[in-house]
Amino acid sequence: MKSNLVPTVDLSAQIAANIRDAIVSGALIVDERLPSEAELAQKFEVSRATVREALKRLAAQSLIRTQRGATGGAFVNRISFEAAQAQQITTSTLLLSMNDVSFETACEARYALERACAPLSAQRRKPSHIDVMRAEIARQGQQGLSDEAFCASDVAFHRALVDGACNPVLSYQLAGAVEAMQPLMNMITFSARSRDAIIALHVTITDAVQAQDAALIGSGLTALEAETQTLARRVFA
Amino acid sequence: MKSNLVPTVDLSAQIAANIRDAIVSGALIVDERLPSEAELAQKFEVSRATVREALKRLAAQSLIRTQRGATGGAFVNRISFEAAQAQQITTSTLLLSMNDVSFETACEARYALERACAPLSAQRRKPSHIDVMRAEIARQGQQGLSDEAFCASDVAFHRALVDGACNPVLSYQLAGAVEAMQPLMNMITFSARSRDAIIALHVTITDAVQAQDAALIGSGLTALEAETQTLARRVFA
DNA sequence: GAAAAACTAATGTCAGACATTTAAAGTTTT
DNA sequence: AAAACTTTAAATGTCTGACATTAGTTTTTC
Repeated sequence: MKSNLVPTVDLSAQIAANIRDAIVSGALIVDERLPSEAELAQKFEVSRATVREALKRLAAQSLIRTQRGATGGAFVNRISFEAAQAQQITTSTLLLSMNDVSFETACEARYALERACAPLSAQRRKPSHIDVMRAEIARQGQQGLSDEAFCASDVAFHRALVDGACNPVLSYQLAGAVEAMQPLMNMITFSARSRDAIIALHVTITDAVQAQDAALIGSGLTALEAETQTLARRVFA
Repeated sequence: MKSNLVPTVDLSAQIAANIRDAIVSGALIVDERLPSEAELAQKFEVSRATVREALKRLAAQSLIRTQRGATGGAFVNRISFEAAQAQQITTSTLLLSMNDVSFETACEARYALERACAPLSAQRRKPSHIDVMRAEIARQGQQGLSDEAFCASDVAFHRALVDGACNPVLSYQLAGAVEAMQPLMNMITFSARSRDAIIALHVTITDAVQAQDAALIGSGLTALEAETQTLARRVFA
């Protein structure tokens, strides 16, 4: 009788899960070399092709990397913040676009999270963060800037604000929320007047960051959220 | 001449990237069927094995699912919040454990994000959320509860608090931050006295949620963060 | 002793076969 | 005509064995 609890999942998925568990549990440590594909095939009693499919699954999650050549093989990968962020952004973006998440809900979440950074950014921001913010504000005021470029600059502005908290975990977590909004934001047409309103709030926020006034950053973000929501309501109506 | 900009990346990775772009850009829509493996092999002029490795990569990211049988094939997957969360938790957990992120940094990020939920949770929490929180508090007070079970209950408590905001995007984003902390938290030994202190704060927070007092939730979380940081400092010293 | 060549062990790719699953079409029975 | 069974076809899942490519290591040559 075939097990009726485990509905015969693919061998390559089983093997991938097995190795993944070993990595997550710490049984395999960073930069440790896995057995060669041939050895894994022997160990799991499957063909090399099946082992390879399993390894490709793990590679897609950045859990391992592979090297060719005599001393090559599959190695446990140290997940970098960059790689993790890139994955998270892809996932978050698709999640929003595929699940009919309303602009309102996504926007609310984004600004709630961003306000969470305000006290820390106020406390720890460095001159470089303020420089980036002011540079992006300048770009946003340029004539003939496309809506998409405006959005991209908006994202850069907000990331600088978040980075001001000087907490890489916070930056990583926020990246998904901020970047994933971009496709939704790109649906909005920004009139000259609404751009001016947004830029004015950006200036307010930047000044508040420079003055290390957390409360003022917070209220600026809240005003920005309200402005964005109003704009979106107009577009989606 | 071999391209000297793209250092000959694997064919299966190239094909995966190609299909991934089609999904992310919306050229392939949810539940659409991809060509069969044989057709893809023809189209990309590679063997079926290589196509399969590419498809497994996409499957590992929950971008596609496959079905066997006559009408089977690979279908664009609608990423669910659950699947996205599970992935994010795995990634976040490894990120923290592999990159020597200090407990302090992770803890700070977590509580900053959690405080971001306080105003929304105060406003929208349902009786069911409060029920969960009180149930977890009761569990945390049980005699003979292991440290790990205490931590697990702590996570459940905090997730209920976050879910109280009734914003699925927020819940999703927070899941990574809260769950990824668990291995770090598990390194802490919770004495009876420190458990009592934590439970008392949980009660304060729950009462504040019930009373819809956002400020009080926030200060409760801040106190809890301070308590946790103190405990951790003692352990890691 | 340094450069060049040969060796070696690993991953990457291919071709073809067979196994298994599943839905649909066809056939028989009632 | 409806129901039950059988067959078929198309797809993924797995296996085998081969060859290509890569990159250290060792050996040879000058």
